[in-house]
Amino acid sequence: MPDPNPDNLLPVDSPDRKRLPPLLRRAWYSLNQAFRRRIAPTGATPDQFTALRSLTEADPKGITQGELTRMMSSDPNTIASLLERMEKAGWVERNRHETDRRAYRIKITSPGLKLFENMRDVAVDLQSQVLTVLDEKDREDFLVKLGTVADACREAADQSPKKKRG
Amino acid sequence: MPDPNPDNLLPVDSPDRKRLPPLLRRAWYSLNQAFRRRIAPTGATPDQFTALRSLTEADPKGITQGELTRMMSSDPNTIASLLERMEKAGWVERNRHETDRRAYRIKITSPGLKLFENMRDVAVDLQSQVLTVLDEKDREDFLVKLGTVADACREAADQSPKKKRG
DNA sequence: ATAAAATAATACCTACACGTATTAAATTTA
DNA sequence: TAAATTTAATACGTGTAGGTATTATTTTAT
Repeated sequence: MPDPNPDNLLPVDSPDRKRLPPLLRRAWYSLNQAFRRRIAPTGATPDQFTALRSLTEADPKGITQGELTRMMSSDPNTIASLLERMEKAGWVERNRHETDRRAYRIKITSPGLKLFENMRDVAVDLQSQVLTVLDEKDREDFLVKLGTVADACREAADQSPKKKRG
Repeated sequence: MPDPNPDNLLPVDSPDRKRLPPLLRRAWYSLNQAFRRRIAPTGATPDQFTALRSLTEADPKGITQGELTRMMSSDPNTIASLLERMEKAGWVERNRHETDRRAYRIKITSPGLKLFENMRDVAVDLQSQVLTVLDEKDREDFLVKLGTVADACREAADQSPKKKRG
């Protein structure tokens, strides 16, 4: 029987080869690092790109920070400080929500859109380059399964509350 | 030759299509969050668990910070401060390397090993739970493909240097 | 209608990610 | 062998992840 594990970039004795967490870690950190380095000249970060992309794909009236938090699989604290920096840079604007005075409506600005379009080209190139390592017929299936796994991870996180009982 | 994949008539960054970066982001952040919450009572973090696991699987004589950095797909700065905290907590010890006086040999301590074994049970449970969303026959193949993608991401990062050259 | 509960955002905290610059020791090269 | 280069670790800076606690507002329950 042929070796069913033909992955040959890690040493054969590496226990990391079959484990989900190290593989996810390596994939995400490396992808993020590659992207960060490529967009460094723009002065923006990967998370700032993600925020801009979310804004361009959302209601043009603007979304709240909570909605952006969910779209980015992030945290309210993180998004608050992220948007503070991005507002200072002039890439987004924050206006009070017209019916909920606790919330903001976040909108991308015109300089923000210009910046986003630059970075998007880099992102598309990078994603295409990475996915070429899978046979074209396998890509869709892989992404669907990754989505299934991501949902299961989200589920597990929701079942693990911060405090007592949930 | 006809295109076997009608999906790529859509732009690779179309929201109607599964995209690698957001899926990886969601999977990794959620998995990490689930694990962090479950091990919170131990006082350790997911990265500290990863460090302890790497140490238990490495040369018992101890490895250098650089080796640990590579094993964890991390960064020398991050590892230095991580180990500083872990040494203070008594989970690892750092001794000067016997032939290279620039380097340390990092070893797990006996309390560190005890802590690790506790967390490992949680980690195994979590990984098993998450992977049940894939048919058993698909799991191996998915992990192999994820490894391939992770390698490609690493490759892309290495091709995107911090400064000049390429 | 009013008290209680839930929600949006923030303030403050520690831990990580990772960039540049620096120091000391090893290795390579002239 | 002296000088140049590389390497191991650290110091310091900015940005993100995410925990608890607080404030202001909205929603729900009585």
